[in-house]
Amino acid sequence: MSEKISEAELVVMEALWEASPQTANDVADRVMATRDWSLQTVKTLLSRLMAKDVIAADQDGRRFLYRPMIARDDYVASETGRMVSRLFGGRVSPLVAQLASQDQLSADDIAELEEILKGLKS
Amino acid sequence: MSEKISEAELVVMEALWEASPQTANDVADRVMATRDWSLQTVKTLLSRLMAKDVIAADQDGRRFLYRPMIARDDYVASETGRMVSRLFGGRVSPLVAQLASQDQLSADDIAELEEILKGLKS
DNA sequence: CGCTATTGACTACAGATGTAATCAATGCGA
DNA sequence: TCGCATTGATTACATCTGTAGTCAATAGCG
Repeated sequence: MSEKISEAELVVMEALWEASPQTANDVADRVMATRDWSLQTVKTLLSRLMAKDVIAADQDGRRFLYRPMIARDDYVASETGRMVSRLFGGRVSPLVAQLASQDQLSADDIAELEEILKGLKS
Repeated sequence: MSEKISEAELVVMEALWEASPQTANDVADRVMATRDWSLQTVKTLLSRLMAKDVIAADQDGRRFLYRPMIARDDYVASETGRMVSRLFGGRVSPLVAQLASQDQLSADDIAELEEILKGLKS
């Protein structure tokens, strides 16, 4: 439903998911901790996110307080689904097999996965 | 290293990963089985993939035989890694937890995952 | 041997994206 | 009250992407 969020826009979304609502300046501060962008750039991205209806803003005096309209979990879920279907034919185990073969799984990961599976089988 | 592959370009890559080498026409036939694109569009995408050095072409008479320069597995691995780090802070178990919570895991998936984990613990 | 069909190369063009500069309104301090 | 600083809105512009059309070379057919 909601329109596509670009890479740069996602960085701004992350800042808003960390805390909200925030002013444009607050968001920019957070973003600029990792990206070397100007304040204007962040504001432009905020506008585009507004246009895409994935964030909203409430007026607070002369500025706006921005907040996400979609939950990070929902975004993550849909992106994950898209990736699994695009790259793994919709199957999850090949994904995990893939990660396993790349040694991407730590001992902790393995333990946690076992827990998850245990829970699912009940 | 290799440049970013766009959505449309990826469709062409998939056709080349299915079989290679192939002429532009062969690739287009495969692509057009799922996408309503023109032959020219597929050729343009082939050129862009050439420019990005992710495919190569060997002359065969008056046409070219195209072939991928990167393995699908490598592409999938790097895309998966990017996603895991972008969306899950580099941890895999939250990813699986995510999928589990969305009921994306079939009984077969669960069984396969157990097998995979068994193999990893040895 | 000239014409046509094939095939790659070049050009086109609108919309998305990354990255900002500039404009305009307005509220606050001097 | 007036100018400056703050903040959102508008405009800019190069590149990438999606989606082709057109041109040019050439090889095979008649």
